[in-house]
Amino acid sequence: MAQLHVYETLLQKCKALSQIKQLQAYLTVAGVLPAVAGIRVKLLEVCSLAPISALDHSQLLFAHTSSRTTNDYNALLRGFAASDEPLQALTFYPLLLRSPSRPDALSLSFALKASARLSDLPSSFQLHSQLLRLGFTPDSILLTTLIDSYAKSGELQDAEKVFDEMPKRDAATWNVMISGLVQGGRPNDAFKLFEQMCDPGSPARPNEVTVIAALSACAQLGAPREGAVVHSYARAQHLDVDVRVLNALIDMYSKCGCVDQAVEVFRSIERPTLVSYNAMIMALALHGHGTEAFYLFKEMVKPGANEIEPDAVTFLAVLSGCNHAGLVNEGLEIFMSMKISRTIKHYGCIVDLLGRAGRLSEAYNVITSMPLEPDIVLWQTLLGASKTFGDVNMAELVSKKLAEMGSNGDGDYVLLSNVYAAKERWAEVGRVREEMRSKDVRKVPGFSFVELDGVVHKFLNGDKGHERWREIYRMLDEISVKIKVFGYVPETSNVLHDIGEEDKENALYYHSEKLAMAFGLISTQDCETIQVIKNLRICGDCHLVAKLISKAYDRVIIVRDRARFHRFEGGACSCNDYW
DNA sequence: ATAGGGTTAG
Repeated sequence: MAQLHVYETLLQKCKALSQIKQLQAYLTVAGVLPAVAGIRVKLLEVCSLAPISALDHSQLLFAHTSSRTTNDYNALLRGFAASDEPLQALTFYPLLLRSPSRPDALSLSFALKASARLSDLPSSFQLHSQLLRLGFTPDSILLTTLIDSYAKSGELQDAEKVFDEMPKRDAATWNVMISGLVQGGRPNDAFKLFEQMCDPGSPARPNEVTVIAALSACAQLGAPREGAVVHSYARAQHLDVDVRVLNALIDMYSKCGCVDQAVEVFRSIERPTLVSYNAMIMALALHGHGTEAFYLFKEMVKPGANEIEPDAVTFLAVLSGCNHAGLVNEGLEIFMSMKISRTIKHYGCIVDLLGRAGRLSEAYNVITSMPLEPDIVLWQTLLGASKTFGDVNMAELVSKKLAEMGSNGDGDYVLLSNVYAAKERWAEVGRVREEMRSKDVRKVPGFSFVELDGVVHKFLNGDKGHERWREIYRMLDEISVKIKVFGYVPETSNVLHDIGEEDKENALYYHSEKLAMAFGLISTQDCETIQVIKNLRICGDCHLVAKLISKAYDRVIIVRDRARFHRFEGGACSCNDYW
């Protein structure tokens, strides 16, 4: 009889279920299966994991095994946890608890993986208590998995508690904690942890994964200075030879408003991967360089040695680039050329593309004839376009659809009301506002922030909470005098309420981004770029004011809004007023 | 009967 490890090697080499079955038949006839536990478990593992992933077959095998070991269970658990239905791992796990076998560290590890992928907090709690009862607390790999599971379930406090109480933490432990904080919306704390890890006294040294997570924190913060710190650290430690680190750098620079640096990093990559292209196309799209995004896409898919197959993310990136640059035909061409299946987001891009171009009925037809169920966001996109083009009929039609779908987003009401307001149909404006009041829908407050020497200065509309608010308002007055010379006329059509023109001007006057820009002007040097981050989309009036400030004060202003960047210089914006 | 299991950019 052949050595057992030969069978293992053969099993390992199987690329299809048919090959597995042949081998299985042979092993059964030879009397190896199901008797030899090692081979049986190996067979289960190979069946359960990629590239075979035949979990049905694994379950059959498992059902025909009479004396099961923990490892038999683990092989299946592992497969379930990695499958696209991780819930199966959590329903299977109790069978192990009720069997004569005991769960070991691996069983817990796979179950925790499943609860992480499902963001299922209750099972993370349960598995944590079992981990304690079974005495696995000295197992730092298992605790790392537990931290990850807590973090991915949104329970950062417990993740931190486990992290803090661990006697020994290696780089991976720090990494799960840092990326957990990033994904949980606490990029500041993530960055602090990265700094701690960089300290010469720290027992764990940051690696590629750490740097990627730290860069993602900086991207989320829109903090180019911190990003540059991470970049120099990566360079010093020679971690920037890893293409994933370079890709994270592209993303960080682009989200921090520095497209040029993002381009520089992209150009330095010898063999850009799919993700490199995606990050770069996305960066160009974000900054309104739609034509460049389009050509980079063309370059990427050009037949030849470096040809790369675009995926769903690529199409989203290039389509949004076309959107923000008004490249309607290019966008449609790309959409038509898609060979992979389209998601609702791709349709969203096309609706946006047509809508922005004023082709509202075509956009409507796309929504009603597409093979997917339209979602709220899709209709909201069309509602936004109806508002832009003042199409009352379309706005009413779409609002009705939205109401039917049970949407009660504040934006829907505000947009519809704005359509009416622009036509001075105040009765309807009042009706919409009354509906908002009765359903207790409130407008999400707009805010902007400016980061200065590591301190974040936040402004709400009409905010007087800042310690220098008097100076800020004085600066606003100065700005309004100065920009009138350049022909400023307030764009009051975006103001929701039926109030007098003068009050409307005042409502616009104190928009958070204006306060932020005024603060930027009084607190930075004459040549410095002012960076503002805003939670909503920038309004037309603020956009106009930003352009005029950039001219009147000879300043570069970069505004990152919800969807993209605007770079104002010399009286013009990088978006060419199309956004 | 051993080992196996953790982090990662668009």
